[in-house]
Amino acid sequence: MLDPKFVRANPEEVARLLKKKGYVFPVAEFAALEEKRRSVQVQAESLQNERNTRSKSIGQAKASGQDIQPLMDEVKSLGDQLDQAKQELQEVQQALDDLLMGVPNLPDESVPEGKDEDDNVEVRRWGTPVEFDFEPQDHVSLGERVGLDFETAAKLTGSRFAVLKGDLARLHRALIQFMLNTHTADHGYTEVNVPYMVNADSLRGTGQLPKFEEDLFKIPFGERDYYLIPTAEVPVTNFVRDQIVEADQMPMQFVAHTPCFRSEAGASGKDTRGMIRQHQFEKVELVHIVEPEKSFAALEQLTANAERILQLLNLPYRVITLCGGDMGFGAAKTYDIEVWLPGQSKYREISSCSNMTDFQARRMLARWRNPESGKPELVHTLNGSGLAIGRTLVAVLENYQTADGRINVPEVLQPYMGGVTQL
RNA sequence: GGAGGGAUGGCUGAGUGGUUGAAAGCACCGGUCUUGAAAACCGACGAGUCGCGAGGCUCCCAGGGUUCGAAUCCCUGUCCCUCCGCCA
Repeated sequence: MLDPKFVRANPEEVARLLKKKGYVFPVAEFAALEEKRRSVQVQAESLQNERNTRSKSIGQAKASGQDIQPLMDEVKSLGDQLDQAKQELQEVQQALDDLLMGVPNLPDESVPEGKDEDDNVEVRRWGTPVEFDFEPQDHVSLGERVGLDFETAAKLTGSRFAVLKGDLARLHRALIQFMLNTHTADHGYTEVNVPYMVNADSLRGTGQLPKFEEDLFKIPFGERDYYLIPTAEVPVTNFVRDQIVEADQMPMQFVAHTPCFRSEAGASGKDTRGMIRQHQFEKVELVHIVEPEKSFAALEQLTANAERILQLLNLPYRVITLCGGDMGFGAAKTYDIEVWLPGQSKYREISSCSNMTDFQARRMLARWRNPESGKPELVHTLNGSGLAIGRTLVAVLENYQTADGRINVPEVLQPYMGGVTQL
């Protein structure tokens, strides 16, 4: 959520910045609601004040043994007026909240203008795509022989699921272990294991609700609903919801491995072949909770931590800055890391690293005690994939393939493969 | 699933329906003392919101209710703890 104070004071500026994201901020509607809120609030509060004052004097009169009946008669009629004013205030407030909860985060000034992915800006490249002296296969045909099975998954569940068998399943697991070990041992992250279902409050905190419910899998449970997590960002970032973190606990860096569940509503026809886009996939996620002035530096670090995985796996990639129009709802700035896929002759997204600034923190009421002011202030939150496991597996299959359709095991994964060096 | 007990400021923890936004302790902050620090002592010390300001309003798990007035009484829900049952 944006800072209501800031929006109130700079509605035109907000509209201008949001335009970069392709979002039209309803300046007039907001202004009208604000004005109404202000007048209703003043009225409600003055009635409240009057009732409080009179009730207090009844208490004093009673204590000194006076007759309180006349005083009570006087105050009685106040109640109805007060109830009405309160209700009106609640309605306006609700409308204002609903509006604000649906407004995306402001893009940072450094974010390039642009409408969609074609306007993203490449920042750097690492590695050189391998020149094969044969026609490289894509992961689907490569995977067939080594245990990548979509048919069985379709029988068990439906489309957009996969079954992995044998050494391929083990390679998948090796990637997870390798990434977790690297981030904890080399990059100083704290490993966490979290629930794969969350409540609506958590999803509101990170911004998936109320706007993007159709992207989620919902589980009815008793009187309410739980949701399968679309990313570990949700449970992990919500660690600090409704918390005031002491300064010596900052910054926080968490790494979590979880499955992720996405309905992929609106993606029908996109990436239907293979395991690029599934309803269920696994991911190692990085989350930072930091002091506000350090968040953009933290974004660089987090991105570098994710990149390091690809470097150690010797997979060529590039880093791009998302343009305003391609950015997510809560992000102020996003780097995507795209890995080279020989099967597609393309760079494809394998990680997305974002600085959410105080957008999620305000929704979550996640604060830290700033020693300079002694006051609780909103933290900044960041997250990024470090990396998406399924897509990394795809990248390994395609980049490490041999002329006879076998897969070499990357050196850094071999310790996890029990002596297997080729699939 | 059954039976009890809880939820109060950053933390621990008092609180009779009426000047209680809330005792006390700890932590944090400022000061005295000290070469410096510790200890001791003194002082300040919850959050949000509206207002230029004085000041107002809200918040004692959440949501309803009773009342002129609720942290305090009633109802519903959530979470935590203890015991029993069941269970990976």
